[in-house]
Amino acid sequence: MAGKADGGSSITNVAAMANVSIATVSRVLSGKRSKDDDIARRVREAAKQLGYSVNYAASALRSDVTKTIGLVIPSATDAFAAQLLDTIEPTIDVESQQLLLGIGATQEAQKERIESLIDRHVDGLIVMPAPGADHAETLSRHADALPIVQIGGRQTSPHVSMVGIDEDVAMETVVRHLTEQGIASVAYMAGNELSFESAELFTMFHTHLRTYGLATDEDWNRFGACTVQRGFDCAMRLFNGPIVQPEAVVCADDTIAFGVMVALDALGIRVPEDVLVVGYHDSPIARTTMPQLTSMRAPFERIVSECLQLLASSPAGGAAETTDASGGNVRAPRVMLAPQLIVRDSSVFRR
Amino acid sequence: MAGKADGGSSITNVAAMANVSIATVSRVLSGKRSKDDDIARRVREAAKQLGYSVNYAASALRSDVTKTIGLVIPSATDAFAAQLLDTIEPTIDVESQQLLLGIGATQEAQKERIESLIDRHVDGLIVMPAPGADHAETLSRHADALPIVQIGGRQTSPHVSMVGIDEDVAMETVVRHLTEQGIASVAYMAGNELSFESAELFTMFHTHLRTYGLATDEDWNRFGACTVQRGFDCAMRLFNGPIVQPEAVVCADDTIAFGVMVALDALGIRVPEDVLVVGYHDSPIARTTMPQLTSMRAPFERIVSECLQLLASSPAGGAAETTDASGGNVRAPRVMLAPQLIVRDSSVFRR
DNA sequence: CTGAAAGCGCTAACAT
DNA sequence: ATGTTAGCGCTTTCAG
Repeated sequence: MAGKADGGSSITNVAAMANVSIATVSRVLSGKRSKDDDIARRVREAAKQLGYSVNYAASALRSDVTKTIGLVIPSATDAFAAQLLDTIEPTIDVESQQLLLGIGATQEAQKERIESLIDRHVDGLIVMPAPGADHAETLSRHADALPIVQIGGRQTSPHVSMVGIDEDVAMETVVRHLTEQGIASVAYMAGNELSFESAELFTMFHTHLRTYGLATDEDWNRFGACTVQRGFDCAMRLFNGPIVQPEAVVCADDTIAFGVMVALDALGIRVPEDVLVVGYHDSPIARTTMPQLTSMRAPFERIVSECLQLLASSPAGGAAETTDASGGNVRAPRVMLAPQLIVRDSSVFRR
Repeated sequence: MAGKADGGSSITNVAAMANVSIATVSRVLSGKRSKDDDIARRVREAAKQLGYSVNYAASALRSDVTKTIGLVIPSATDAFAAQLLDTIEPTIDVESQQLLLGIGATQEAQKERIESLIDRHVDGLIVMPAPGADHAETLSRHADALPIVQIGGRQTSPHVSMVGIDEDVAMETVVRHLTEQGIASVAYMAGNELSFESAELFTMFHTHLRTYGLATDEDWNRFGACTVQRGFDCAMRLFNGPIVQPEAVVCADDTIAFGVMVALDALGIRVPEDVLVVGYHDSPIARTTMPQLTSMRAPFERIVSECLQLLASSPAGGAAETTDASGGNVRAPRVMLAPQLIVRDSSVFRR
């Protein structure tokens, strides 16, 4: 009874062994105590010896702090979500916080996860919306009860803080890089034409193309699937026949870029000597192509640290502040982070 | 105060509104009550109207059931782990159970997650060991406190149940499939030679090769990295020059198979007309190659259902039973599941 | 700074 | 079958 799952002891045992009250033990172990005197040492020693660890249920019941943060993602096989998971999990100290995971591929499924996590009284909630999902209503309804951060996605309530990728800067970075390599014409293989993100990226790309004075052609710019096959087919169309060919190809996903490189290889066109290729999303594949693929990577470390900081700084229900602090309508913070271009061989002319 | 995070009410409010005692509310809402009479309806109605949901902390404190299960994986970017996550999360009913996730790429990191999860009193723990990690000691030390299931990995304590992939059957399936296609010689591109799994697969492959009477060659069987580049290089070596060439290539990973197909394409060798190719792990890439790649897939649905069943059937501390039930040393169950071969175009001769 | 004591909301005995 | 009641282990007043 006394010794089962945990070290087998409650705060009472520790208190007895250290000859102090349970209140003191609680204070010492939770750091709510100034001095580091003999008493503190005695308590820690006893706790260690008994293999004591707090009962989070009891702690949560009393203090309303569950030491858990909820994370909702669309799918673990999504490369972005997976990298997010791998970055966020080691960042939160496992001793003081744990990750409660919810996966939902649709708006409905995600909503269910979100509400369920909130029912669990998570201390904070991070939501990466599924493509096309709009959680503005759901999230803002809870924003005064706990800090919430949304990662990416379009729709947001003004009461929910958000961390996003600045795709505009991303595209400018790509175009500038190509300009610096001295090329003058570029093709762009966009993603799915039904996706808002694809359309947005497409527009931004062309804006920056004009800014930097690079040439392109309507035939060189098509929407399509993010598959190897599609990249292969498009590259075949562009490079097998036409007299005028682009000097560089930018792809909305590494998979497409891969198909492009396979096609170029089959046509005897060398990368990067004859054509430069740039991918997107920096998937693991980028490091295994020949030559290795230059690609755009989201700054996961910064995304995660911004998220955690926003959760921490939200005064236990961020939105509550938005109305009473200044009296006006203070929007929750929105942080846009620039991705970084991982420059590899596929986009650098060899000297 | 009454209404913050949750619907704003405790069991007391519900009881008052339904004109019953809190005990009855608890019983009705937790299903521990036979009839579905007027009282039950009144309680549910009140709960719904108040937006009531149980306080899991209080519930856990009292009953020692946290309604959480812990899952420890090496990395979310690992394809197997990611698919496991995507399969397991929707399987556990979010209303009654939540997933506490731990990620650790090393034995040490995983051990820390495991102990921390156990400190949290998860109701069950699923561990997918990092490559080479041995948690036998850690897990068996806790096996009498809560049900634990290990997925894959080599080392296990006899007190910890485990679900694994039967690679032997997998290899036999591959070889049989090729035999049925009428081919007589096969090359094998193994994974990392330092990995025990790679060596095991390699051995099994050759065993079945002999059983089915297929030919191979020492030069056709090499260990190496699981990258496109490696597959490309190996295929170039095998198919560009030598008079005698294999009729089929089996790869220990889809990535390798991809490289092989690129090389064959560059050499003007057609798949599947001239050479059959089979991959492993059925990564998303397999569906995007040209032609689509035949590959081996782990039966995630069965893995997950077996895991959950093992957790549920373990009598709240599985190993406790292993000593006192029969008096003898009853080993915890070990379930080996056969992967399935996803047959696509790359391994089927066109008629 | 420390100790005593009051609950947090719920479940499981125990009565009825 | 329902109600009454005693805590689960902890944090946090409130005194000293």
